[in-house]
Amino acid sequence: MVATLRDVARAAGVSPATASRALSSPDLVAPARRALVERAAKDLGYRPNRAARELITGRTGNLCLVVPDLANPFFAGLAKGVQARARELGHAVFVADSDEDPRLEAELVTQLGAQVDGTLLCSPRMSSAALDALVRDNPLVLVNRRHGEVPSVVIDNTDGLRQAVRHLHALGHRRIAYAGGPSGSWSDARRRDGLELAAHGLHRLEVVDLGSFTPTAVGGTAAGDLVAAAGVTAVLAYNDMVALGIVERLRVRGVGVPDDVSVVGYDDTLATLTSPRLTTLAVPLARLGRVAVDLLLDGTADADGRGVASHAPVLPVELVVRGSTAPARPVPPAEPTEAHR
Amino acid sequence: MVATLRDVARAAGVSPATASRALSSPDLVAPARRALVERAAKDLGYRPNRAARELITGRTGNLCLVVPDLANPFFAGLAKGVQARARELGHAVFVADSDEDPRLEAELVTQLGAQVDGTLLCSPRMSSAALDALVRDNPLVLVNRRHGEVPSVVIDNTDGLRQAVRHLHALGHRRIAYAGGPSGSWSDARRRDGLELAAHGLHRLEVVDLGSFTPTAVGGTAAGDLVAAAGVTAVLAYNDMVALGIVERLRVRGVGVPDDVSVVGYDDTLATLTSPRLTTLAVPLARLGRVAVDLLLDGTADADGRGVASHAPVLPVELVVRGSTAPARPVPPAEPTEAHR
DNA sequence: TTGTAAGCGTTATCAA
DNA sequence: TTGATAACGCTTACAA
Repeated sequence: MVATLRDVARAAGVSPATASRALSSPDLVAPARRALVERAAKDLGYRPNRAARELITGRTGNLCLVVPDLANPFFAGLAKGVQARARELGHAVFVADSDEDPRLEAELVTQLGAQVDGTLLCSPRMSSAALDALVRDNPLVLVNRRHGEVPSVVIDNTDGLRQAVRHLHALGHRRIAYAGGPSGSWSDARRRDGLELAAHGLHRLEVVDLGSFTPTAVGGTAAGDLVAAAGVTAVLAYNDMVALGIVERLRVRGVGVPDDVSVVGYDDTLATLTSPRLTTLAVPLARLGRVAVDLLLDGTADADGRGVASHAPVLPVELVVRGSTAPARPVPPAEPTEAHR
Repeated sequence: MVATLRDVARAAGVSPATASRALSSPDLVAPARRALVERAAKDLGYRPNRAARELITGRTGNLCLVVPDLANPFFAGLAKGVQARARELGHAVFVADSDEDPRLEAELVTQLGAQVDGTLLCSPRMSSAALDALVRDNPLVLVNRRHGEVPSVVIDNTDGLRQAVRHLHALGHRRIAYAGGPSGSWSDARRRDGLELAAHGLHRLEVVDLGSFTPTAVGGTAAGDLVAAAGVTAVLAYNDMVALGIVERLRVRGVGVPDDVSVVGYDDTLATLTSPRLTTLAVPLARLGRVAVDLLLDGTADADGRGVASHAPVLPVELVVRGSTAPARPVPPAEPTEAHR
């Protein structure tokens, strides 16, 4: 049978209470006895029973992370960061995948919430009402979404789009398309805002809204045809997978990237995998996860050892210019203008 | 305060013992009382305290999955399957990522092992000795690796390589390269075996071993140069990321895929993302995860409702032919033979 | 600084 | 079929 605290206490010749203190709050016990207990614990291979501890303290030492789709490299990268930071802080992480179903996300938070100290929720499309309900009885941190006063970590979408637009503008592009993410997605809404701000405010750009697409290469394929028909010289995609879908589809259609159309992705999850390599907005994924954990555990220091400044940090995004963007052709490809029917 | 079993019992006018039975083993209690208890539980919003239950039953209702790298789409897909099946069976899943460090994998199994009913371990490079030690005191199922009598799920690497080799042979390729995975990787060893079997047994193929590479696009880039210098008309890569790295590098070098060299990947995790689309061996990732869970929980039925036949199922792999393979050129590209030295 | 003892919320054992 | 009652392993008042 496995060693219990009583066994340790007996072996060390002290009471269970002292043994408990020696291991959990070492400064409350005299050095001599503490050493005795530590030795006994080691000898017996003692490992505290988490259930018993949880039962009395109410804390589990565990977190949970709920995401829409683990197979999406964005969320996988996030999970990796979360997991790493949680481990540093002595916590384990339940990971749950909702298969892009916001209802299931709520259910998962509720179910898993019962056995964790807090939850990291990444739910771009859950309704505000559902979110409110969850917040009411679960300590949680929102990732990549802001909602009232709920603690959250987001990325600077506005600045990201500003960078992308400025880049394309500098390359001479004047008419660009946006291939959006799932309708209802919080990030997509912010990016649309940022795009409008950047395009109409700072630069004189015409923007064609191509609509909403599944955030996968399949969605990108659909978007690709619209790009070809939109008479644009550049396109911003909701994420890298959509961007690659577009590139692939354009190639099939005989439209060169970047020669005929420049393409900008988002996330930088697939950088090295393609040709031409994708110009994209790099998101500090691992950091996003780490900061979220710090926020949740109310740690006073983040991954870099600095204090978490705010209860709603905004992480920077950085444009990485690679081969998929190039100067606009002097004359954009003619629009397929076969008169209106 | 949250409702406890005592509260439910009181509200239903029965003893705590009866309330417990009514909810956990309904058939042990008279229908009338059972209904009473169920109603009270519902009214009070009763949710059992898992810690208390665990403390006495010794079961947690949780699993854990340990993988080398969540950012690798292979493991992300696996995690997704594991998570889905576990949820169906009422279990939650801790996910831990070792950053490709076998020592950390062992540590994670030990640490998390204390708070789960069992562990799914995906550790391609852990030493046999370390594995033995873990098996000794943790219920675990090995994924993608076989080790003695330990329950495990693997894929049919031998058949996979046979399919790939047969395909290339049929296309007229007679001299092909293999760009291997991390040295020490169990899967890589099996694939090398399979390759030898297929190449020397069934077909008359010459195989050039390019060595071991990091299982990422970066590793593939390095492999790409070796491919170009090897005087082969085709190459098999350890996985899709390596394959894409090779494709990309060859393109930079002016070697056409599939015109000059055919490329075959493994896993089918990146199929739609590239051009030419990758011919690859599709691995049933989600199923791998689901079967592993079934094996661990000793479920009598797997994801498809059939019984898990064996304690070491071998899942089939399927060659998916896409654009990255084509008939060999009549004359392979000349080897760079500038005399020796 | 240490020990005694009372729980935490549940299930399991035993009698009734 | 049901109800007392005793655990499960730990932490924490409270007393000494």
